[in-house]
Amino acid sequence: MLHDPAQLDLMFQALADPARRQMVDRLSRGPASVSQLAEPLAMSLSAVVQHLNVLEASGLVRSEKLGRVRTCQIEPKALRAAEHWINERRNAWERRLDRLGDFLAETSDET
Amino acid sequence: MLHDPAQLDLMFQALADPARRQMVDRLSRGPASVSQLAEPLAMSLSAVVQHLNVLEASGLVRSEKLGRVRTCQIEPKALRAAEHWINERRNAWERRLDRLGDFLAETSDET
DNA sequence: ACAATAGTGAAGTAAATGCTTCAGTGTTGG
DNA sequence: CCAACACTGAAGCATTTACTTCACTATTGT
Repeated sequence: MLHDPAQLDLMFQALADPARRQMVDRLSRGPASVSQLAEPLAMSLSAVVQHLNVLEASGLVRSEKLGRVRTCQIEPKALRAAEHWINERRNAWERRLDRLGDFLAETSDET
Repeated sequence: MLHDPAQLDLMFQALADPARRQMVDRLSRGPASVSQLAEPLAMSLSAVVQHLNVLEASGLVRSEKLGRVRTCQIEPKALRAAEHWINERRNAWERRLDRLGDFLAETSDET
């Protein structure tokens, strides 16, 4: 389910914006309210809420409202899915290069 | 240089599109020409070239033209940069949870 | 009770994205 | 030489994105 292409779209899309990455960065140091997330960002609170919606839709962030304050947290499982996709491709490529290296090393043993 | 926010924008943005991820996936199995990249995709060659430009601008893919065929390759360094960003945030979050777990375990030693 | 707080929702807008088609350019096999 | 091949580039177009402002709804501290 976490390898669903559409889910990966949403995730990478979510991480493509610097404001959203900053929000994730903030949340990686601990939970925060919407206003706390908004504080370092040079944009309206409305804009921040919209970014938050993107992050929640992507599964990267979860939030809960208690009274009038909504508290947000990272969902590390989602981050792991993105990491996993990248890791697989990078590994495939690097294994290929290794095999190629081995091949070249072998075939140059024409002494 | 690889931690430049603008560069990360381009990278995650590049990975946000399923067609582009498919291209990266193909390239992770070895170099390919533009037409080879285009072959499994249900879109015009022009569109594929545009996706390729996005991938090259992001640093994820490098290409070189010999005669009339352009050969594309993955740039694993770039993939590593994206992976690194994610990894740092996830680790920060998980360390936090661990510390919190320790704290809770300790303070419940009120026997 | 009431003002301040914390967030929500709906428009509206400018710019960016993901295509398309069509008209090229340089390369190469026969 | 010339037709097929492998792109390349520009223009156009529909949709999505990243905001804005403004009006509004709950909560809460005093």
